[in-house]
Amino acid sequence: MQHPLASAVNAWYRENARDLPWRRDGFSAWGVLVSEFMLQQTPVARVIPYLERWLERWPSPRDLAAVPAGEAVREWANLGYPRRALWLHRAAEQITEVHGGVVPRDVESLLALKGVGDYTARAVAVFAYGDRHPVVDTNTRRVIARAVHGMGEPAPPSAPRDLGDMEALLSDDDIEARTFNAAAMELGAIVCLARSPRCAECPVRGLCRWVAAGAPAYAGPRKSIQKRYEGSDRHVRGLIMAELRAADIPVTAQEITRLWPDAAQRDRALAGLVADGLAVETGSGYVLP
DNA sequence: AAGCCGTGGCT
DNA sequence: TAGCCAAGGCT
Repeated sequence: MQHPLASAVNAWYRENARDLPWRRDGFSAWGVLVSEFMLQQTPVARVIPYLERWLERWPSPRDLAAVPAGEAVREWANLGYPRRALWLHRAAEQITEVHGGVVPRDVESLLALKGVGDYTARAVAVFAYGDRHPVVDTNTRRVIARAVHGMGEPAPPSAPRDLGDMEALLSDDDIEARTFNAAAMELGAIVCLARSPRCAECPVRGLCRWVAAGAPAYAGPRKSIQKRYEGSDRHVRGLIMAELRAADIPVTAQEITRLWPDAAQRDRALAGLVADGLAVETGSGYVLP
């Protein structure tokens, strides 16, 4: 009653899944939500210690909502993309105010939370609550591109198409569907790698259209290249944020001036951080919100 | 809707 | 080395 590909990947997953905190029995829905925020564009290995510290300090959305957003940003430390900390704090406030402190279960309510998009909403509904939805992340998209479409890399993301592709593979059974959502991601994360896929170890190499076609090189449109970090506005923002996190008193404009020589770029970065709500100007300097 | 948003590890 | 990449989302 299940797609052969899903059946085989699930069997592999049951034997080979990594033991990750959010897969432990009884891990809370809040814990799943926090983990998904942290995992956005950030590798699993870097997330784990941050996640454990975070949940020890704020075991529920209400606990996080009770402290200033700046505390969340400081605890976020070097995880990167500090807006995620701000948004997670905002989401905790929304959960506390609108949902009685309980992480919502339906995708629509989850999507209304700040910082929660198509992936994260479905990941929470499926992995925290066990409901049946397609969950598609970058790993799943790559697995489907190769195994189903015979392409070396996925086409640019398209939610309707990606979710439809996944839906076509998903069992009617909630548990099998949930397992496959996790298993497709896991396969992409540890076997069907972007750079050097380990096809020799792949449980579905015999079903893979890309392998059957001789693993042809990707010929589609190139992904837009990430701009160089060194010397970028993001770099300057990162320097300023590190200074704000380290300080327990306001950081003066003069201290910020010392962080970067180019005044125009520095001003742009600082103004951007203020506009984003990551920095707040006071009479004596800048502080976390 | 393309560009922007941190940080660090890997090749 | 320098680029590529990592459980995305927002504007």
